[in-house]
Amino acid sequence: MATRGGPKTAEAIRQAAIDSFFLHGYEATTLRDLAGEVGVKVGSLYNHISSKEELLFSIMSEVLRDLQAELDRALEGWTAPSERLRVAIECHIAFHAHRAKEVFIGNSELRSLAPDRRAVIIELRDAYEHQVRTIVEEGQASGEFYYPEPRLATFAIVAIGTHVSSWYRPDGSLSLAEVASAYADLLLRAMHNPEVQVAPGDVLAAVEADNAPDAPEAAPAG
Amino acid sequence: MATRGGPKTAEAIRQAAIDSFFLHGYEATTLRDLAGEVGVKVGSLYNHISSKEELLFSIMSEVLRDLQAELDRALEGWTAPSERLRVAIECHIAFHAHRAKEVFIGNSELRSLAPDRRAVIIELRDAYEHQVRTIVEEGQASGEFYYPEPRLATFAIVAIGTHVSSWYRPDGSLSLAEVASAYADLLLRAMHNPEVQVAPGDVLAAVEADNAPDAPEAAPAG
Amino acid sequence: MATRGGPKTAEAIRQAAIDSFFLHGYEATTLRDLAGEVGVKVGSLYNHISSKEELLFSIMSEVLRDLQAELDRALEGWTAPSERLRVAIECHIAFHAHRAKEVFIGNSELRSLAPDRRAVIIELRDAYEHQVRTIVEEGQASGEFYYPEPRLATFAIVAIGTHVSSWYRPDGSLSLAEVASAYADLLLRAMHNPEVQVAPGDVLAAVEADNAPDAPEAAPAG
Amino acid sequence: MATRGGPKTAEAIRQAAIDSFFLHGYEATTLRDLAGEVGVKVGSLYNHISSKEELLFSIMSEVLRDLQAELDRALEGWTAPSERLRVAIECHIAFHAHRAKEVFIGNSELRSLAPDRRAVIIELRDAYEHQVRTIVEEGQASGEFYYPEPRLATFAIVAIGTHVSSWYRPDGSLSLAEVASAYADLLLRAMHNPEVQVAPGDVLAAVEADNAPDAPEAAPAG
DNA sequence: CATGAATGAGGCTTCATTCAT
DNA sequence: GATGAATGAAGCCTCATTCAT
Repeated sequence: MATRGGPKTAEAIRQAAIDSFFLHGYEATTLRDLAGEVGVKVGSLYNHISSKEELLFSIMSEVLRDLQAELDRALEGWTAPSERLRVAIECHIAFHAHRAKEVFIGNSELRSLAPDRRAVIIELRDAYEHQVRTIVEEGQASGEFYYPEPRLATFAIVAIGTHVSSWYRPDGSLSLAEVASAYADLLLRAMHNPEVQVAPGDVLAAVEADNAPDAPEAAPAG
Repeated sequence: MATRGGPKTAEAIRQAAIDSFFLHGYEATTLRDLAGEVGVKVGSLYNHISSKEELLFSIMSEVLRDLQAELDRALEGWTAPSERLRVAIECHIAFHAHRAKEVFIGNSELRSLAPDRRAVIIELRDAYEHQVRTIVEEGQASGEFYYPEPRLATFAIVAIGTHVSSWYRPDGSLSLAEVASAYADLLLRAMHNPEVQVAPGDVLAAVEADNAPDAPEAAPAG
Repeated sequence: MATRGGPKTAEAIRQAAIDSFFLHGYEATTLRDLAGEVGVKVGSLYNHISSKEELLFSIMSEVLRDLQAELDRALEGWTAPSERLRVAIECHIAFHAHRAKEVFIGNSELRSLAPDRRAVIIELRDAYEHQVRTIVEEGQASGEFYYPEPRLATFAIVAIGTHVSSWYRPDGSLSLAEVASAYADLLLRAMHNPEVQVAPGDVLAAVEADNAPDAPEAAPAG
Repeated sequence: MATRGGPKTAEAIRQAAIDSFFLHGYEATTLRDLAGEVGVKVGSLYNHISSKEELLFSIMSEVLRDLQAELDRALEGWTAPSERLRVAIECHIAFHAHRAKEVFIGNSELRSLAPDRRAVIIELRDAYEHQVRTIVEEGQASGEFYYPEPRLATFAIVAIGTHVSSWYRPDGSLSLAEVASAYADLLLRAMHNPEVQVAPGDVLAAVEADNAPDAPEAAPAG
C-alpha cells in the first residue's frame, strides 16, 4: 500500500474506505486510517472528499443504485413470476456476494448518516425491496406460489442477501454462481410446496415466559 | 426514564445501554448518553460498571447464553429431525423477536470487542450455530430433507433471525408466534420439497461482468 | 499563572479570555492559550465552558448589561438634560476606562458571533445607545443644546468611549475621574456653544477626487 | 465579482481582501474566500501576492500614506490654528468616510501583523497623529483654544474618525461633506467655548465601586 | 498564469476514564 | 454511591503555503 501520488488517489481513498468501513465500521474508522492506507497525510484527503460522512453516503448510494440497475437489467425479458423470482433472487444474491463489502456497509451503516442523507438511502432501499415484493405478490396472485406471507418471504430474500454479504469470499468453497443458485433453489422450493409437514411445536410459550426487555422504539437502521 | 438513585441503577444502565447500542450502535453511544438516560452523572456509572466495553460484553454474552439455554430447553423430548428442526427454528425466531435489541447488538457489535472478549462470544455463537446445523444434517442423513446444502440452510435460519431482530415490534401486525411459525413453515417446505422449481436464469455473467472491488480480507464480525 | 486546581478555574478561564481576546482578538486566541494561562489541559476547559463562542458571548453580554445598569443607576435623580448628559457621559467614559478590556471586546468582536447571538448583543447595544441619544434630543428640544446633529453627537460619545477603552490604563498619567470629566467638559462645551467657529475649509473635493473603493455593503460589526 | 483572468486579477484580489477584512476581519478571512470572490483557485493567488499578511500590510500602509498625503495637501496655504484645525478635521473625517473600509482595517488589524510590519504601521500612524496634535497645541499656545487637554482632544478627533469609518455609507442620509463639516463644527465648538456649564456629577465613585477586572497589560493595537 | 494536490501545523471539540471530596 | 473536575488521547476538519504540470 502507500503508493505515492498519482491521479488515482480519490479511488484509493474510496477503496480504503470500503475496506475499513466493512471491517471495522464507519464510526471505528478514522480518517487517519484511510490516509495511512492510501499513503497520504490526513489533510490531503480533503482534496478528494468533502467529509467523512459524504464519503460514506456516496459509497452507500452508489451500491444501491448499481443493485437496482442490475436487477432491472436481469429481469428484462422474463415474464412468468416463477422465472422472474428466480432471476431476482439469483441477481440479488450474486450481487450481494460480488459487492459484499459495499452492500454490507449499506445495510449496517444507515444509522451513521444524518437524517437527510439517510432518507435518500432509505428511499432507494425501499424502492428496491418493493420491486422484489411485487414479484412475490404477482406469483401469489397467479397461483404459482403457495407461501402465504409475501412480506415475510421478501424479508427472507433480503435477509439472506445481507447475510451472504457478511461471509462470502470469492476464494471460498462455493462459487458465486453456486451460492446464488442454491439460495434460489431453497426459496423457490419454499414458495412452491403447498404442504407444511410437521405440526408446530410449542416453544413459544416458553420463550415468552422469560422476562423481556421493553419494546423497541425504532429499528436501528430505518 | 431518569429514575433517581436506588439499587436498580445498575439495571437501568444496562437497559439504557441495550436501547442505545441497538439504536445508535456501540461506538456512537456515549457514556454521557447512558448517564443522562439513567439520571446520573458520568462518573457515577463507574460505581456500577467497570468499563464501556465490559458493559457491551456482558450484554452480548448474556443474550447468547440465554439463547442457547432456550434452545436446549425447547429441544427436550423431540427426536425426529423434522420436529427438532421446526422446534429449533421457532425457538430461534421467537427469541430473536422477543429479545430483538440484545440479539441485534450481539450480531452487529462483535467488531467492537477486543480480541479476547470477541473470541469468547464467537465461541458461544459458533457452538449455537453448530447445534442448529447438526439438526439439519441429521435430517439430511435420515433422508427427511431434500435440500442439498446444509450449511446454506443453516445460514438462512440465522440470517432470517438476525433480520427479524431488526424489524420485529411487539405491536406490529404479526404476533411473535405468527412470525416464528410462518418462518418455520417457509424453511421446512424448502427442506422437504423434493423438486427443484424453475431452471436457473443466467444473471450471473452480467453481475460478474461489472468491475468489482477487490477480494475481502476478512469478515467484519469475525 | 498556572495555579493548580481549585474551584476558581471557571473565573480564571474567564479572566484569561478577557485578557487574550482584548490583546490578540477572539479569532487569534486559541483554547490552548487559555488553558495554558489557567494551568489546565485543553479538554478541561469544557468542564467550565460549553464552547469558545459561548465564552465570548457571555463576556460581551455581561459587560453590556453592567454598562446599562451603571447608566440607569447614575441617572437616578437627575432631571435637567444638561445634568443628565454630563452624568451619562461621565458614567459612559468611566465605565469604558474601568472595564476597558471587556468593553473593547464588546465593540470589536461582534462579527465573531453567530447570527443569533450577535442579534442579542446588538439589541442590548442599540437600547443603550438609544437611551443616550434620547438625552441629547431632550436637551435639543428644551433649547439647552445648540449643536444641531443629535445622532452625530451621540456617535461622538460612543466613539470616544470606545477609543478610551483601547488606551486607558489605571497607571497612566490621567485618573479615571479626570478622563471622564475632561471628556464630559469637551462634549458639553460642544453642545452648549451657540456659535459656529471658523468657516468650512474646502478639503472635500480633494478627498473625493481620489479613486475610492466601492461602497460598503454592511458595517463589520452590525 | 468573479471576473475572469486578465491583468486586473491583482487589483481584484486587493479589493476582495479589503471587503472581506472589513466585513469579517483578517483572521476570519480565508484565502479560499478571496480566491472564490475573484474567480480563481487558491494556488493562483500566489502569482499575485506573496503572503496573506503582506496583503494586509500593503493595504494598511497604503491607506495610511494616502491619509497623510491628503492631510498635507489640505493644509497647504492655511496658517491660523483655528483654520488649520478645521481643515485637518474635515480632511480626517472625509477621508475616513471615503476610504472607510481600508481605514477601518488599518485601525483594527494592527494586532494581526508581525512585530516588524506592525512597527512600520505604528510609526506612520503616530506621525499622523502627532501632526494633528501639533495643530491643537499651537492653537492652545496662541490662545485660540480653551480646551485644556490637547492629548484628549486629539484622541477625540481620531476616535470620531474611526467610528465614522465603521458606519458611514455613501448612500446614507448625510453626505460625506455634511458629516465632515458637522464634526468639525462639534469639535471646534468644544475648543472655543471657555465655560463649562453644569458641574461634574458624582458617578465616578459608583463606577469604581464595582469589582473590576485587573489592570490591562497592553493596548490591543499597539 | 492557472491549477490540483500535497503538506504540516494547528484549531475546536468529544470521550472514556480516574479520583478527591 | 454520587459528583465535579482533570486528563490524555484522539477525532474531524481548515488553512496558508508550496510546487509540478
